[in-house]
Amino acid sequence: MSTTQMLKGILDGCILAIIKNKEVYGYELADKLENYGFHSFSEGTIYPLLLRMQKEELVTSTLKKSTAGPRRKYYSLTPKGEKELEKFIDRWNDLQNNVSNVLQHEADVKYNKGDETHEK
Amino acid sequence: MSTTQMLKGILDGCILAIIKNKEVYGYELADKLENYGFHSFSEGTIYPLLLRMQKEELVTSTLKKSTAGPRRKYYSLTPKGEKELEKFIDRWNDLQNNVSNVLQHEADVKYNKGDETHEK
DNA sequence: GCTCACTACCTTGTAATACCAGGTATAAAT
DNA sequence: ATTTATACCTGGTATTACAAGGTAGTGAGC
Repeated sequence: MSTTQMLKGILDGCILAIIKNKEVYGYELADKLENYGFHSFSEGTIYPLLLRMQKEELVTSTLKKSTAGPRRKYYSLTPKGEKELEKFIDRWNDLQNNVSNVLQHEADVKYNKGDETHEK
Repeated sequence: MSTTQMLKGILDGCILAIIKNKEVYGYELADKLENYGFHSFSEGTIYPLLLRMQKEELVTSTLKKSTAGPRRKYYSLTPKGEKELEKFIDRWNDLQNNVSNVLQHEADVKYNKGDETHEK
């Protein structure tokens, strides 16, 4: 049981969300995710994932020159990708609610940031 | 990208939480999870998971007779399991915060149940 | 020129894990 | 005896995060 396992299927959605906002390239994406608290993403995670999403037609890519290295592959969302993002958000909210319920009702958990504690 | 992928590593924690509250047997667990909104858990998911957790010494089991079928294998948490549960809760809170931040800042998401909507 | 550091992308193989499909066995009711 | 509900287990498969390694472009310093 590790953090990496908990990311399965969640990383996809986060990346879709970031791409929706503004087209990004893979190397940049790693930075952004790190800033959001996902520590140390290897490129071995990100690039295959982007390629997969492109194969599934959730994103498209265009190459652009860079002054600081080789060409960057910028990704943008397709309409299909937007729908997928919405579906992800629904699933994520469901999951969040379910897990929250389990933790609150079963484990005696003072839940999440900043909430007032409530004992059983 | 599916719901089942999003469960990876999360199901463990939920089960630990349920077991902490009161010893349960596998068949019962499936019911409880279903009630929490995790729809249709196959036993092929639950039993191997319980065996794995026992091998990792997070839970112990005792067999008890039942009047309604074969013997039930009741699971309880070990001290190690309790620690693991706490670690899970920490990781889950982190993950939750990170994903929430991504969705709020990047996608234009009216976030979670009942919140007021806010357009861009 | 040559080398080094940084940027940027990709591929191959591995581990973890949810789930499907099937199997076994006990107990009570018909 | 057969059926029904309960209860558990065991392959095998698909998905996916990640490590390790490779390739290549750009600019700076020598």
